Amino acid sequence: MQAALEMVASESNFSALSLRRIARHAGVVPTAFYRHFRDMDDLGITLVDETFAELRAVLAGVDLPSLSIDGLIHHCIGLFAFHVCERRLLFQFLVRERYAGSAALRDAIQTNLAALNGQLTHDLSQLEAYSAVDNTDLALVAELVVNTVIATAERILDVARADAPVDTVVNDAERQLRLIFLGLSQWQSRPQTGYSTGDGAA
Amino acid sequence: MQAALEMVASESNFSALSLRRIARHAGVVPTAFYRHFRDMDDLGITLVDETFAELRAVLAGVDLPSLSIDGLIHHCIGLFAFHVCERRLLFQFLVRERYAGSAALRDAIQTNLAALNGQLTHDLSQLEAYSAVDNTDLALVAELVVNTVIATAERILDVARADAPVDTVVNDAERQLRLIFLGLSQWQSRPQTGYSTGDGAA
DNA sequence: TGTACATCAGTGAACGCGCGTTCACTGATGTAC
DNA sequence: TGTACATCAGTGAACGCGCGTTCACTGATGTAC
Repeated sequence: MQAALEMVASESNFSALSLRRIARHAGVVPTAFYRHFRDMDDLGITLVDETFAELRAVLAGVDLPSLSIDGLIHHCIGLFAFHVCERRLLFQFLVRERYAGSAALRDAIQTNLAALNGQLTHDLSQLEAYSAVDNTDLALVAELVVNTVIATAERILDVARADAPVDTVVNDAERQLRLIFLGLSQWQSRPQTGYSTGDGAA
Repeated sequence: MQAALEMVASESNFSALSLRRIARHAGVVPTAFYRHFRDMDDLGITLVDETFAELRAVLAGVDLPSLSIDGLIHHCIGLFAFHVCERRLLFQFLVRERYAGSAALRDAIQTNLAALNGQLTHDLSQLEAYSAVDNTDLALVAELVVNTVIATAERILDVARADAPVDTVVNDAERQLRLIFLGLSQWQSRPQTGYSTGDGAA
């Protein structure tokens, strides 16, 4: 597994790897591969599931009600960025295979992302600040947030590869998320014509 | 080129294709490939450049000042969705190769996306509604918008593959963009919550 | 108008290579009695 | 405590196959004079 991750990160893409090269990188003979995985797809899916299991564990540690929205954004994006840096290879793999992997791999990733999305939608619905927004709209916001976070992961990986500091990227992401939640706080009025700044929050 | 697009769309990924299979699909002998492209990278980059050239042409047709923001959102996302459906294979290729392609291919795509981002930032700065927002923040919003549009393209391709109607996806995207611009319209006040971060302040 | 030459897309044989997978095997470690 | 057997990760030879690339070629179309 480590060999596969290293090779995907330093080259282009899982399906461009060969079973033989992975085995060679891992220091074993090609046939030893079969002692651990049925085939390459099996290896890939194992990696995906491991990545999401870890990520869920990290995010589950956040105590939602204890902070303001801006505090939550700051805390979570920092936590996420730290985790991405720590498990760089796993996330690099995820980003690369999300759309380019085999059908089975893509499926595994999409399913995990949808679960994350559902969790976030649920969490948002528990915050009284947004009780006026219905669930389908909250789901759209959750999607927006997850997309932004994924894009942030991609940028973090880019700058980490260049050994540049991650702060700017995290900062930008925080501002983007704050803007989204600023929009959400106005959304309850469901403006039809525009975005007249209207009154404040509930 | 058509053969490569069809194969990427129906299978997984450009680097998993072989020169020989593309030639076979195109109905010529493998060596005929070299009459048109130096190698596979050359073919891939040609496809990327063509995709963005077309997209730019479509978006250049929009008359920015003639509509309200919501009108612009509605018009542009509709236009974009139509174009993605029309040139499905090209966009499928783009999405797949954005992170998984060879270094040269990824570079070509990122460069084109950055240009699109810059164009959008510039367009936003011309709108007097946002004259109070400085350019670095507008660039963040442009990034947010481009990310959302890319995610929308991905969803459109997903439903198009299942022969489902595209309306819901377009609608969702429109709502997400409206929410972003709603946030932007409030942003000029620069709420300083204590987590602000600015480049110098941190 | 006819001739001579250049350009161009495609041909088909051949090459050496790395691939996934099979097979029977080895030898270390764990376990039942 | 010793013996017999099961499990397990790894071995190495072998297979047939599709790969990218080379080469000298063909024959149609365009062009200069």
